[in-house]
Amino acid sequence: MPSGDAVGGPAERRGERRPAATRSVARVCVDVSLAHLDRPFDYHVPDRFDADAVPGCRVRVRFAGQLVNGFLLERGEHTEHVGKLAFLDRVLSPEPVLTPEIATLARSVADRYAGTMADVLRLAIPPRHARTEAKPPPEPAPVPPAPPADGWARYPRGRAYLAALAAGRPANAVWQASPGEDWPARLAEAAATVAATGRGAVLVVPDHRDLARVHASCVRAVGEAGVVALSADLGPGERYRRWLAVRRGAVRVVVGTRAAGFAPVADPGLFAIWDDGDDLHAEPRAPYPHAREVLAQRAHLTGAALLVGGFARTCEAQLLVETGWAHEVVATRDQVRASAPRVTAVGETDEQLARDQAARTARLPLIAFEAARAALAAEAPVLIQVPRRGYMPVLACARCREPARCRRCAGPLSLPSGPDDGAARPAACRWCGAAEAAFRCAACGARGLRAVAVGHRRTAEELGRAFPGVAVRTSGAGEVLASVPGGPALVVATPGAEPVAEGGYGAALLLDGWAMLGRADLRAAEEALRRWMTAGALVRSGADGGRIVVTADSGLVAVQAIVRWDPGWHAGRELAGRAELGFPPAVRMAAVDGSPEALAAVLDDLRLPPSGEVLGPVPVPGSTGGAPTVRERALVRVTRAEGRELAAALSAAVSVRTARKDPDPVRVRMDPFELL
DNA sequence: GCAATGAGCGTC
DNA sequence: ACGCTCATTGCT
Repeated sequence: MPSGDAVGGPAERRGERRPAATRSVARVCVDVSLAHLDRPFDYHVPDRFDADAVPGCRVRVRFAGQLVNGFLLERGEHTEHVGKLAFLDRVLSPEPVLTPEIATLARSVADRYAGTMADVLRLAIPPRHARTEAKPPPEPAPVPPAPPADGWARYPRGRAYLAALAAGRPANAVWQASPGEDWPARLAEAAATVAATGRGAVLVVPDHRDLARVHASCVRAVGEAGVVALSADLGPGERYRRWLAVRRGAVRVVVGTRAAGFAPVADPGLFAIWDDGDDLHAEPRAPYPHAREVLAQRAHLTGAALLVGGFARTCEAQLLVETGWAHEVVATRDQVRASAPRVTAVGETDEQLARDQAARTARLPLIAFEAARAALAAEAPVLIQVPRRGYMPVLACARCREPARCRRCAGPLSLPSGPDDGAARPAACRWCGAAEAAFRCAACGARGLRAVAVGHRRTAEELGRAFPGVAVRTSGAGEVLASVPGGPALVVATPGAEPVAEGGYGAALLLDGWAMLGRADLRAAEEALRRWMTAGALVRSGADGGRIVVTADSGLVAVQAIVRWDPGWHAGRELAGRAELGFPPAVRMAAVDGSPEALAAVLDDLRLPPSGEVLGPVPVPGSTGGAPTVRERALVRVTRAEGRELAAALSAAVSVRTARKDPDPVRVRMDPFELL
């Protein structure tokens, strides 16, 4: 055997790979989530991959000695890199999965959230499924006819908004759906209006139940072939099949959960989000983008329209209105009053607590009991919204296990949740809010209390005994009902799991008021109102006998807001309050957490924008419980105008650590969803 | 004075 | 986790 290069030594093997004749330089986004490596790297395109190495395709490259995945961003003739380029190791497939629009969006979202483009792309692009990719794409769906805008005509600006969509204008709207609204149909009409012009639409909803409803409405509006439903739990093949159908331009209307906000529809004309206050819209993986922000960013970058809809209104949506970025689409006050149920609040000072024996059995305030009885008498179902199991621990006698009752109204005693600071908190009644400092069991006289988990099923049993002969149905964790028929029944549901009732509920009893409003959370009032309105919107109008009873003090702003059915008013007050306190969305804020040493180092390296202000660090609540390492958190805030600057400064500070290979991680979240 | 060895670092 | 640089070591 000849020696040296002749047997295929390194020199010769390298010689086998020649750069492509033209545009031989590939810019690659490598799948590495280290902050200091968050930029494109150049590689030579071997001539044998010349045809396959298209912009947007998946590649494999040698990066610092190991093979990593990446996306080919673009090809060019030259490189800025001084030093020699490595070759692409492999083109995984010529499918251009990363479109230029999504590449730009991912970069922008990463910059907005002080994260890496690689992390955003992991959220945006589903894993490849080779067999699915090999199949030919479906026939492109025909352009559907424009739908009628009648459903939107009941909102003063509704018709104008659809006209703007039809004309391809980048119209932004914050839509307050009226009580009883068939909102999936309205979203489908908006999407179909855009699809009729040959452009695409993306509708993002919180969960699967909403997804199924909106999908069904879209099928009616644009046909089975014109719409796909995207969600993370589809299974790899099916998920990739539907996603590819969108990317390949076969489908113009996409409806899905939060990751669908990145769906690569061709020529997008509308991005819509429903119920943007639902925490499911907040992505739990780095860099923790919120679907509303992704869509707003995307609408801005592409010149498409944005639609933020819900029965309630978030501070963030209110900000879009107040800054003039979006118009309100809201029914007139008269129309809202006509469609809203009659709302009664049962508060601490209320005199009518549980004098009736049946109401005591049901552990309900008397007004709530009577509202339910009246609705059942009118052959209508009754919705009972109860707190999630474990949300607020219910208490029982430590000796005989009899449920602990409030001495005033016989409601269940529970422990208000709050910061885990170890401070003893007195038990309080879940319905009337009265504190119980000296409990004594009514059954056995013992003084001790123990926590027990009471779920919605247990509540359902107790209600069933108070309304003999009435069917009781439950909807909550584990088994969520989409809808219930129109007859008399008690429907016990946890927030977000309320079934739609045929013909509307006759009454809704919203029993988590104290649990919700007692929380130390900044968003507690907004979230309580959102849950109440979303459930309350399923109730018949007051003119048709529809009633809502909410167990919370009528003096609270959130309670006044549901009584008046005016979420815009509430959001305006909340936003003003946030501005006063200096909290998002009035300012831009980052939560930075890590070990005390790591956090101190990052804060030390941080070059704050002019308005920058650091709050803390403070120990992270709950981090000391058993965990050997103490974590601290600092909040950093700047004016909204300097938000991007803050994100860039945080990325730079984190880059110093990742470049040093510091194993002690620091986490950055911009405008974290849960604060304090 | 200079090759051989190894630790550290950037990552194309 | 490779391959580069640069410092240290050991021998002439």
